[in-house]
Amino acid sequence: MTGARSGRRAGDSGTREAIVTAARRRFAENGYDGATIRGIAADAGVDPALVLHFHGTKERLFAASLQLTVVPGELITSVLAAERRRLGEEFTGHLGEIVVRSVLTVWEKEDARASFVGMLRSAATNEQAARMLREFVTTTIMTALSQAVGPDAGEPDPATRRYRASLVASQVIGLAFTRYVLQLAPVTSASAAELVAAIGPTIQRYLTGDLSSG
Amino acid sequence: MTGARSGRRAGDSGTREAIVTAARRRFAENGYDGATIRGIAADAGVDPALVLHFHGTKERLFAASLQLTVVPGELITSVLAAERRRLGEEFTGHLGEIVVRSVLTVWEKEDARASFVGMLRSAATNEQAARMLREFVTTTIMTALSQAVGPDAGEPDPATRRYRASLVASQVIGLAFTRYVLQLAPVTSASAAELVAAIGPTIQRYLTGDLSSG
DNA sequence: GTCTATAATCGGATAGAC
DNA sequence: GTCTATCCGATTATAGAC
Repeated sequence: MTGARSGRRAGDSGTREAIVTAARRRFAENGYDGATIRGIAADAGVDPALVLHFHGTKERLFAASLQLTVVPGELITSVLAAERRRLGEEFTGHLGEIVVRSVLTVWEKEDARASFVGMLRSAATNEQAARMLREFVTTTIMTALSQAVGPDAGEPDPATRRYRASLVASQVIGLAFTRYVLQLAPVTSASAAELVAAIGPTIQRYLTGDLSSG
Repeated sequence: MTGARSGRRAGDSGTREAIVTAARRRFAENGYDGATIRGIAADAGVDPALVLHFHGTKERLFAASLQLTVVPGELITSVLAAERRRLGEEFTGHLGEIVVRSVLTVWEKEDARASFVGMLRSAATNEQAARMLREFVTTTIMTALSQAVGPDAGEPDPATRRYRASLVASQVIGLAFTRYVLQLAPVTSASAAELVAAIGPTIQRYLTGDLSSG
């Protein structure tokens, strides 16, 4: 009879989060098409109908499981900003290594890696997921690139600028695919430091080097 | 009553080949899991049951559609041998560009590209396909690399040799993924010559350069 | 909030007629 | 060689009881 609310609180008790976590893992392991509501529900220990009760549709659940992916975008930019302050003049020269170290650091966080691997696997067979990954890659890399090289230094022409960014994407995506999806022996077992030393200069050249000759 | 064979000839009239071609295209577009017997049959203009009548199972059909992929392996090795004769002393120095030009040339052939893209898309979500791609990549790149750098010159240590090969794989696979699967704008529209100039030096460094620093 | 039941499809594979 | 008919399993999604 009082004005106080009765019944269950709106703030749920973990199952919603458990569902999203299970979804992220399943999408990462099997891609969008391969992951199933039933499997996600089983992982989360809930009824399959409950998953859709919360998120409405598989697509929206996928989007929800990737919300975390927005963070790495900002994370990379903030890491770059910090490195820029730290290195000052030398910053531009070590940009390639910084980029590689940044992505490898982000990918050591299981949630972030799962999100990205999920996008990779999904984009391979699902056009909508491919669109999402394209957008994510371009915005992330392009903004990072702008903040990194700066509007002043580096490449002024926006066309070659996009070209440089896409070359970076080809190597970064290739690294993620061989390391986490294909699991090709030496790349998978290599340490972050080794990969930074090996691939950093490649990124450096794509960002600031001469692309018309060896 | 003669000893002559009667009935239809064993050499079939094109439908078998049509099925394999349709299969290759479907696997390339949708990956192993996404491609369907029914869809392949529709593309080939035959009954779905006929597809399995010929090939028994979906797995074997996939393998059959990839049989062509063996050729590019040999093709690359022969291209490398030819270039080696042509360039002589300078060969080793231009190895990176030669590798990139080779794969891009192979991928211009629709069948070969479809086979590789099919393996890529399939490997993203199917462990068995991933195993196949791993094997294909290692044998192809490793043998090509051996014949290229030669048993004498280059890297003597087999461990770092495998490491170098896997780095090459990460960039080559990344190129294929961004150009044909993800279809990221500038990489997709770039000419072979541009990509050779941009990516060749990367491969060169992975093959023969110093990997422990910039 | 949670679950049962079920609708509506779509998948690979098989048996067997012609 | 070709096709019809069908089995059996799995999928997303919805309706509705509790």
